[in-house]
Amino acid sequence: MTQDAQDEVDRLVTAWRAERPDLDVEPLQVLSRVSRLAKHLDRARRAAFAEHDLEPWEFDVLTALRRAGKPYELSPGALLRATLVTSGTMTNRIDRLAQAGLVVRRPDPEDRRGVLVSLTPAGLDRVDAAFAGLLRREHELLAGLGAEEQRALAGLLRTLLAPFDS
Amino acid sequence: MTQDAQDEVDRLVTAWRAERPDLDVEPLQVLSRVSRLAKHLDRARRAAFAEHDLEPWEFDVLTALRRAGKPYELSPGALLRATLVTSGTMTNRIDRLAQAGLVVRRPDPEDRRGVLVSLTPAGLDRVDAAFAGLLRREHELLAGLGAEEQRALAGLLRTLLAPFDS
DNA sequence: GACACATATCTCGATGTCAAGACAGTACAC
DNA sequence: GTGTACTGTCTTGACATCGAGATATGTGTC
Repeated sequence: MTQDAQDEVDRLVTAWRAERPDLDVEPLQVLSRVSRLAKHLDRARRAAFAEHDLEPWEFDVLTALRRAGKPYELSPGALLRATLVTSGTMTNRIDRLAQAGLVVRRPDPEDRRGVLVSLTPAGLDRVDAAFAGLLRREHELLAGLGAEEQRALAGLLRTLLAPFDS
Repeated sequence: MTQDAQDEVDRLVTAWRAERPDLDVEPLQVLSRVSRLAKHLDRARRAAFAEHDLEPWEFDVLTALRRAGKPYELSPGALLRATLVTSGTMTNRIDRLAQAGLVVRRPDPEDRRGVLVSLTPAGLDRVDAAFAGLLRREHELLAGLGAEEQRALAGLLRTLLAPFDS
């Protein structure tokens, strides 16, 4: 039980307990680890994408289009819901992706307020290559856990996420 | 087994399987959830801190000082290691916290290159209040899991973090 | 059919971050 | 002690993001 496998969060919790013994800091054991792991993940992603000359934000947008299936086309509104950024940010991202030749914009024929954004063949190639590379890295990151543990972990996280995905 | 408790990530994985049946996308079950949960957590934190007129970045710095114990004093270098930001960012943060009267800067008497940053009484009050509020919210976020599940989750996450905390 | 309200996208200004490098001070070898 | 490498902090410029608001179009009600 007294494993000496201490990580940063264990040290952080210990420090808090010394300073504020009146508070129950148990939640940090889970949630601080989630935050920290996400931060490390961001870095790993950045490195994986760099091999394909993509920024994380570029990947986010291209992936949403890729996942939509043929003809790899979505509205800016759908894209910002998929990526959880604001509309101003999405406009900017689409501008730069279009300039890089990875997506094209065209007016929505069914709604004259609207626009449709679709992957170019170059965009499709890039996102497929980058995604394969990402999965390879993520697989390595999870190497410390067995298949059963991974399933358990995914299940616990799903429970925590449920209230947000409404 | 076929629980209908689907979340965003389940939908995302389903979409990928349809588009790229050749790839093993299992890692997303864990890692995409970590990222998404971290994003939601950031929002919850922001809301908790706003009640005490603090930005998340302010809290990060103040907390590191608070956790250090009396006299609540650290060098900028120690602070940037604790918060994982760059030195330029930390300079900027300390500037603004000092302007807000939450910390003070003084020359390090033992190293003339150095500076020491410490909490003011006002800073101490603010960070203690905000931390209590944060723990209350985090406790609610974890309400969906029993104590045993929380421990299991923390343990699995610790395993994933181990390679990073070296 | 005209009005108010909702929706889709874009524009603009402010802000926080990073990366690279400047600068002052320290440590250690010789 | 002098030279060289290292450390700690700050400065600067570029950049992606957000939030608020502008514009244009669509929808529903009377």
